Amino acid sequence: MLQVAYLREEKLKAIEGLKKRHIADPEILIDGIISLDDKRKSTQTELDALLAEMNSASKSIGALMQQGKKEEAEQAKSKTAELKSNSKILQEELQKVEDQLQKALYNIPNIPHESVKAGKGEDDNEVLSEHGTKPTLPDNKQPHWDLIKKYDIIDFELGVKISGAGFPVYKGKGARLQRALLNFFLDEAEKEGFKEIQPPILINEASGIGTGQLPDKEGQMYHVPDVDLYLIPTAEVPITNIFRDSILEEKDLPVKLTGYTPCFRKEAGSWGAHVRGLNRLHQFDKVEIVQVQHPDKSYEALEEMSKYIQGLLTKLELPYRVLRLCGGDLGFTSALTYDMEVWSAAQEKWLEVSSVSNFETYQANRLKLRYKDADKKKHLLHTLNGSALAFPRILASILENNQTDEGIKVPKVLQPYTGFDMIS
RNA sequence: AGAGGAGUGGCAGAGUGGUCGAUUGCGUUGGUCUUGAAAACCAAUGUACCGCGAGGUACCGGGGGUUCGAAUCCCUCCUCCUCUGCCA
Repeated sequence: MLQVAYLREEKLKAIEGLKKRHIADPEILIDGIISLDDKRKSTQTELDALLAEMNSASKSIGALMQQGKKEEAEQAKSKTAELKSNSKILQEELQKVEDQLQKALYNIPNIPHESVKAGKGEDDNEVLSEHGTKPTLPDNKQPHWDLIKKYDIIDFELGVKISGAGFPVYKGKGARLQRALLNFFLDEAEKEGFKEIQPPILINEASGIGTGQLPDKEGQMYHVPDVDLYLIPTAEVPITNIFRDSILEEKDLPVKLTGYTPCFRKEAGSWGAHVRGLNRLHQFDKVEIVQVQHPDKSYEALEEMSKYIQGLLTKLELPYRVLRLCGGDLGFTSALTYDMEVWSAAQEKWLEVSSVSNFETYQANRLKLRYKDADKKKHLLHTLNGSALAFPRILASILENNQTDEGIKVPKVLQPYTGFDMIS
């Protein structure tokens, strides 16, 4: 969430930023927050004075009791009754204002970075660059959902039987290819200086709030009511929450972590042709990279992460392009996001396989994630993360782009991991 | 899952109704001493909020309650330890 101080000091900037997201009346939102904060301050000042009075009254009662002046003490007691009821009222009022303020802050998305263009939705995203060459496929080319049947490597029907739609079963070389991706991505991330983490994949409410999935966006996460935990939609949630309520030393920055996890998404939204096959699933695998950085260096870090992810795609020999998301498509908590999309040659579609974002202090403020500077002053840190990478669409692209009459060629970098160079 | 015990400042650990935001030790930081270091000694050392400031308020696992007053009493939840049970 944003800081009230920021909204006060940089109000115009904040309004401009929120306009890029096509938010109706940002000024009204911000003014509402500022007046709630004013109310909070005045209520607290009033309450504090009252409590101070009560504290001193209690002290003198204590003193009288010790001196054995019982009657005077009783008299003093009766005087505190009114103070007490007033303080209760104020306390409730303060609580109410604080709740309202927090709710209002939760409802404001992050302010987009200055490079982000206004825009309504994905059609307005900027294509920054395109890399690699799209393969020319034979006329009998097949989309990946046909290829997986042909080679019997992924079984959706079996997944339906066991769980439901969107829970594929990977078999034989399909499973082996998944495992190859897993090891390849983690090995590469470690070479890049990311420390490997295996986090829990069920998270509590506080973690969901910390990274911005909760409140209000319960729709995309599976909830296990029995234990009141959520299945993670991405490893970002447990890994970033490692840092909840922590104060880091400046010298320990940046912190770079990576982790593989399955990811679960309810995706209540659209169904149809564009979600066929591996394009959109309820359960999928992903390696995530997370970085906690000094505010002055976070954009540098974002570029590095973006470059790193592009390097993976190059190594996998997949044609890809890089997008900068427009205000309307930008995630709620992000200030700047690059999407990497790979070309899926039979579907003839770009598929998003990575999203790398700088959240600036938005998550850190919720997480209470700070660092101490040389003067021992505390400041919020910046958090970043990116997919490196999401498996299913990479798989779809590999299958489609590399299909030949003899079978599907496995990218060279994966061959040491798969132990085979062809799926046939 | 059942029975018992426990959760206090960076760590260890005292405190069972009144000047306790909390004794003390360790650690950390600064200083004295020293050629330098160690030791010794002196001093400082939690967080958040309100206030221009003086200062005030809140916080002893979380939440609620009793009381003029709660780290201390009561209720509830969470976590950890021990024993018993179950289990990959």
